[in-house]
Amino acid sequence: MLTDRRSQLLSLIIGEYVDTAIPVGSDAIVRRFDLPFSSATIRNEMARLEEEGFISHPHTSAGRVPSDKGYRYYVEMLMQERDLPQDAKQTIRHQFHQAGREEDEWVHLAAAVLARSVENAAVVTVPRTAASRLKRLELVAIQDTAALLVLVLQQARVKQQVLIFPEPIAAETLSAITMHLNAEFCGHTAADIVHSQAQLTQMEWLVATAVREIMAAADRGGYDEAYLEGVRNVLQKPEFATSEKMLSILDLLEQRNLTKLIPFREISTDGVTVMIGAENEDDLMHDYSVVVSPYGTPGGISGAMAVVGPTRMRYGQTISTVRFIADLMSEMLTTYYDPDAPVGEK
Amino acid sequence: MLTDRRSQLLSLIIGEYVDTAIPVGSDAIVRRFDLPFSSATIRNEMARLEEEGFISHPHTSAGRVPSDKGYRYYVEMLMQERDLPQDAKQTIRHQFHQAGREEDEWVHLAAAVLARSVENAAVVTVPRTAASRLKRLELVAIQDTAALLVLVLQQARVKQQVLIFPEPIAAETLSAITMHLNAEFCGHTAADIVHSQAQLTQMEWLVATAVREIMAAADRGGYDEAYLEGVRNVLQKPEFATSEKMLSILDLLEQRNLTKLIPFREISTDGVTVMIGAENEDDLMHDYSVVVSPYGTPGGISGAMAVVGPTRMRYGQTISTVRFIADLMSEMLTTYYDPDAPVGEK
DNA sequence: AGTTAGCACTCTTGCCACGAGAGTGCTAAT
DNA sequence: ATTAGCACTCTCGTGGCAAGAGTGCTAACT
Repeated sequence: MLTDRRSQLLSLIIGEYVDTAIPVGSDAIVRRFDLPFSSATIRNEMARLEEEGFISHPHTSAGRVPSDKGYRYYVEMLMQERDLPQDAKQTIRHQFHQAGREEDEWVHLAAAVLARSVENAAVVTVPRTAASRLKRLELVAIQDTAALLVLVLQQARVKQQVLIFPEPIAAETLSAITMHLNAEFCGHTAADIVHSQAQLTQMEWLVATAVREIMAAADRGGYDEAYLEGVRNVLQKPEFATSEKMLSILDLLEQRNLTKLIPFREISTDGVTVMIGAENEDDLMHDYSVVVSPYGTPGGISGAMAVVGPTRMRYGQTISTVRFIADLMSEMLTTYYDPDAPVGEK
Repeated sequence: MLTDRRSQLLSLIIGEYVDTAIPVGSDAIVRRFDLPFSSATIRNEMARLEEEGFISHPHTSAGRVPSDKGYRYYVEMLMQERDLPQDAKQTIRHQFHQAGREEDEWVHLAAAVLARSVENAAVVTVPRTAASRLKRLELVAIQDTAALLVLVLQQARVKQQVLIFPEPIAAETLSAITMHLNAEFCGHTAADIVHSQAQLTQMEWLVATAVREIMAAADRGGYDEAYLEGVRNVLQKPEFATSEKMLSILDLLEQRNLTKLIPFREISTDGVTVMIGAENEDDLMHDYSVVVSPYGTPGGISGAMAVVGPTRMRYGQTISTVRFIADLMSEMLTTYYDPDAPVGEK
């Protein structure tokens, strides 16, 4: 589609612009890379690249800036995605080992590490499971008319809620309820509980209702809940020198529901997807690029992680990093939370 | 200390400046409030106020701006702290009822509501308890060599961790361990467990170690963990028109550990404390004011909440709001989490 | 044909001057 | 004690101007 020389030139322009954020001129690039052509030749080539839409002028007599199409061509054809260097991998792994054992903490950490590694903002959704099953239920008295309901779900999730009873309730009653409901509902999903024909006392019914609601909420959750990190990385970039720009991106990232702007649902079921500038659905995202990947386990835990930044982004490095962290996260989840998955790959 | 008229003038200047963020001139204020004096008189009075350090000039021939001392005098002597209007209270209460029953969720919500109400940033720490006691312990198998350890602590806290055993472990062994450790450790603190003389098998010892660590971590936590909300409110204010200012406050609020900048530990044990500008310990906070209050229960749950914003702040409204939300939060915690407190007050 | 030197032209950016507007401090009169 | 008046100061927005960087085009060179 492009001559060899033009491709290479595009590559250089993108490289230079990504680094410096200033439009790159013909003269500048010749001197910078000691090209065996004069700036005039480069100017001619640039004119052709512009004609075909790979680069553009902010205005006459400024240097060239890659267009969305230019970046897309680069990502598709020019960039060689190389594996992350060993030491980068090691650093990331190391940071992960700081984490405790709570799933949310992992997700949060993944966002932080990703954001730091690619120097942009990162979003990681809390993974959702397929309809979760109840593994154990506990009631712990905290007052005569109140108890703490603790649910252990499949895949090592724990949920809790304080229950207030309409009348004082004895410790023995509480443990009776616990035993009965455990016997009745263990291994069941929220839907099962709704349709259950079990004979329940009024108190038991009250507890069962709470159980059902908590489980339903846990199933629903997922893509709506996400951790965002590295906003500062984005704000720092020269494209946000003015305060309006800053506020607008801040709104985008914090106010609005990020999960609506990023096509977590439509991305290919595995591998990294890149959305560049106007390729994004939402108008507000037209100046930004998103690099997104799903992660999860064969057993049905699934989440997604994304990097968000200006279209001027190191696509190669970003894609590698997202891929690596998504894989790492998947692996960790499989090992710790979903070992009884249908197809394990260690 | 100040003549009546000067006090009132100071009050007007502060009111006007807080509203508009532009230095207030003698002429402007006379016209704005229809004062029965000429601007010349006001100029004389302003000169005196400046001499005594209550207001200052950004430069010759700009209007006056309140100084830290001016704000302090205002807060101490001039401002009448009136109760929040009923409807404001109602709105806040209403927002609180959206919450679920998890403590962290409450804290997060408190920060969000506070930030919105006072149009500034708000920080609320996760409350810490006095040395927490174990109420119940559960082990749920999730794999032959792994189990989920769930701890229920006093005051309805739940902690969890995945445990990996060095060898496969039978379900009966697991429940035996659970029973034994429950019998041994219920009602005990982390310190008790360390000094326990109980005879434990190797597996039990492994679990006990984890229990002790989790509890110790829970006790340690608290002031270090906090929710921050409303950064945008602060960034929007005219004092942050330039992007450097924006970045600097962003760093202050997000990068650094907020709990180090805000004197949560030194504040009076009850009631609202106000730190204005240079009164703050940390140099970086010299342009900001902090309104902070502890909250908690007589039973020993205790946290703190703070509003952070430029010194140009509606102190009256902010103080009332912080007081109200701190009280509300205390009340809710007492009702739901700490009903067996030594001195209950409903 | 591909490449290059040269040149006129364009557009941004920083700088300086300038005037309008807002505010001050002081003096003298009320 | 208050006020009118006035000279003075400082900010801020505007417009002009020169420097710098880059472009597009033409004509010459290999």
